[in-house]
Amino acid sequence: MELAPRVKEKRWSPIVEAEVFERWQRDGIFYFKKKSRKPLFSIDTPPPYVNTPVHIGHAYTYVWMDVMARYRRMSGYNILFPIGLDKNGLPIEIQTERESNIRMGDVPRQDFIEKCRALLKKYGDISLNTFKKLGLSCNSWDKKYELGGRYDTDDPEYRRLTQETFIYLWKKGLVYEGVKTTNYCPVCKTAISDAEVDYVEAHTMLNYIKFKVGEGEEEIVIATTRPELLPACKVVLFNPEDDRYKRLDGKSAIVPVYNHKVKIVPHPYAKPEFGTGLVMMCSYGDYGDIRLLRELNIEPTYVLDQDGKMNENAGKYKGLSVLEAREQILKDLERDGLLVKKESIKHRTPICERSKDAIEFIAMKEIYIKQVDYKDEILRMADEMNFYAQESKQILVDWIESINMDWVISRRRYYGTEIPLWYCKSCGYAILPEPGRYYQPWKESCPLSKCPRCNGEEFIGEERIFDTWFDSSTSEVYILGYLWDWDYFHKTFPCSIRPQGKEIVRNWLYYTLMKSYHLYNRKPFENVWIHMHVVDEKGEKMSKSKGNIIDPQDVVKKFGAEGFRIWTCLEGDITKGDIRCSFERIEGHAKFLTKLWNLARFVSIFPIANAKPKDTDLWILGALSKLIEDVKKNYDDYAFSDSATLIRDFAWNIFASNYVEMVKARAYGQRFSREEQRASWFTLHECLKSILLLLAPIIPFFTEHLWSMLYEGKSIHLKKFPKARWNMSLNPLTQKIIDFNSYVWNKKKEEGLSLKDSIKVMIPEELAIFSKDLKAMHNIID
RNA sequence: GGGCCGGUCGUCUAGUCUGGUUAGGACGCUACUCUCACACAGUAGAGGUCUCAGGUUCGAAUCCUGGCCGGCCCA
Repeated sequence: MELAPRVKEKRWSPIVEAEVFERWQRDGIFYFKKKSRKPLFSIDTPPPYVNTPVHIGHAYTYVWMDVMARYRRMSGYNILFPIGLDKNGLPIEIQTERESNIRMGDVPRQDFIEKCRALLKKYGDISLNTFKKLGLSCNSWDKKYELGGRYDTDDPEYRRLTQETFIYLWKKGLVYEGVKTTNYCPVCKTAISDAEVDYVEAHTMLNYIKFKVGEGEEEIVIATTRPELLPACKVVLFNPEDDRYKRLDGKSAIVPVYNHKVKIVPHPYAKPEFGTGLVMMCSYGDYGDIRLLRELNIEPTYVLDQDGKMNENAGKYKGLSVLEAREQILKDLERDGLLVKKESIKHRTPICERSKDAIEFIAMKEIYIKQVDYKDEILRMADEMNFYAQESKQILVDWIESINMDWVISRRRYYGTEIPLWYCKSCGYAILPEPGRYYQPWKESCPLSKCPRCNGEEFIGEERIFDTWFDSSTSEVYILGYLWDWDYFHKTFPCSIRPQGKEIVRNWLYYTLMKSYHLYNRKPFENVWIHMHVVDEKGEKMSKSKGNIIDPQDVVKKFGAEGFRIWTCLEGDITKGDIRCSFERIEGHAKFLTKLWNLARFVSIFPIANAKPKDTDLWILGALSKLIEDVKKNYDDYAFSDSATLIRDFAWNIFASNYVEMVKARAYGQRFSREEQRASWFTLHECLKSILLLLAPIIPFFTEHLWSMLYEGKSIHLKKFPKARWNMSLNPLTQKIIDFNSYVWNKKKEEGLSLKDSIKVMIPEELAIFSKDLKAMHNIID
């Protein structure tokens, strides 16, 4: 019989990946089967925002999610693993403004939305393409309104769900309108988001102003850059360590011009070396004021209107701009002898990213969802979920415990889910539509023809949209079929697992939890898997400005998806810490693929046989069984790097280096019986098959390719995960075998013998059962 | 500025919770070896005193306190 390897090539070629991917798509093997009787394992994948190329961190963590999906699929679960794309919100608006050189407010809303949509399509396709290249086993890559279908958060159906959740929260009395401090650009005449704020070091005048102390005749001097905010002055601070002012504790100050009394209190925020060491806190001069007044629980007095002009609270300065008012009030203070001195200082000033003007803070009415009152219940719900890694739970707990205000869900932007509300023009009554479809109040007429309160017949549509987290925080019910299959949703909620990054625990995870509490009164997930970040080779965050971004597309081009995937799984546990990315290490780990490939190539020399294993065979089969047990346990715990490392060590250091060398002569039939030979053939294939099955979740292309070439046409990903079915009583001998072989190789090297040369060594008593194979392997003579 | 997480050979990592053999493994490096699956291989070797400073203890990488560095979130 001629023995020649059925695997011809000498190494794995990533070109095969595209071919295998095509086959999976053609055969639809990952399609979601709703009617399956297997238990469901549902994965609420984090829809990535698509305005930039897929981040290497996304690539990394999606591979882990794919390993979860593939492992559970092989373990007998029906897998719901949809992919979603996040498309709502500010980033795409800003990018549209930049790429089209327009301003959101300057073009008709519909036109602006169309422009955003076109851009999203372009970038969305690029992102999807990257995910496909990685070999993810998502149920479907096409947008479909069915279980497992791809979804976009800006889709009318998705938005319908977002609005529905709002409608029910409203009906439960959890929604209210309140005042919020907002960044405002007086030049652009618009509210701007935090993301549109820049900072510069600017020169400004620090003005020393006399205040009277409320008790007695004393005068104090307070330095401020914002004298026009005197009417909004709410409190005066001094540092508790500052001996100059300890006597003022408990007293009050009388604000010049306006003559209202404010308390003087000690607080470390006041820096003794700044100005006179006394500082006035106004609503609102800067972010420090906002924080302090909130911390001290002081009701603000707003002095700016929505058009950026001083309002009636500013008294005689009403109607002036901030700068005009400042000039005027300084003149008045100087005239009255209250301005002690002026000095020029530099300080960090928030400016409008676009106009470069200093921003102001104004009060705007925004829509809130109540949350402060429900912290304990939400914490209790968090206790019902399993966290991987367990320590990550603390991030959520810390966040919930620190919440001290309700959630502002309205945004004055265009590209997002519309808040479904109309208002009666005559009485202002808010009209909430019934759930059932997607509403766009800014361009649709009110579903009611008469105001239920005043019978008014004219209505104004709400123009604001939701915070994008309000959309995202309902993904788990969307994927479980809430919109189209209530029974299925009901049966399968909560979702099996939420995998996501640590940086969005406070919004995505927390808000999902909160909404789930209010809407369904149940935990949304059985398990939560929190991952850390992929950082550059120095341990620093990747960012455009640092220029240290690694595009996963480039990695895949260089090493193939499998090179990237095996690195991803071997490198480390991303739930425990940040992972450093380096091409050098990916290249190093990808060598395991070559080793494996050649191992398979060797085994493929021999026919698949059925025979009773001999002692050496029983030893490796026992070791294999132990491996299977350990790997399964680690996969179950989401400890994929432990699994990957165990498999690699077994395949490389135990199976290839020891067992394969021990049975080579036997497998080739040199001085062994036919029966002995066939036993080695059986065992070689048994081990290889198991190794491929164990690795299938990690390197799906590679294992699929070899599986179909050597074993069967049916996809390896539809096979059962292997079972530990061999006796493990010989396992204690593993290390002794390794030590003995190593001893013989060393001895030959020391004595200058070639590995083929014969040698005289004693085989240890405990390894006597393997004598025949060991003698053949090392050419041991008596 | 506040809260939280982390810091082990050049690089990655096990060990840290439950203190106690020469701190284990991998990549890379060096030397030798084409041994019929694999030179993207094999064998051997060098390399760390565990971020730093104190403390607890008979004994600490492991426990405590503080500093430094990196990260995340908040402000």
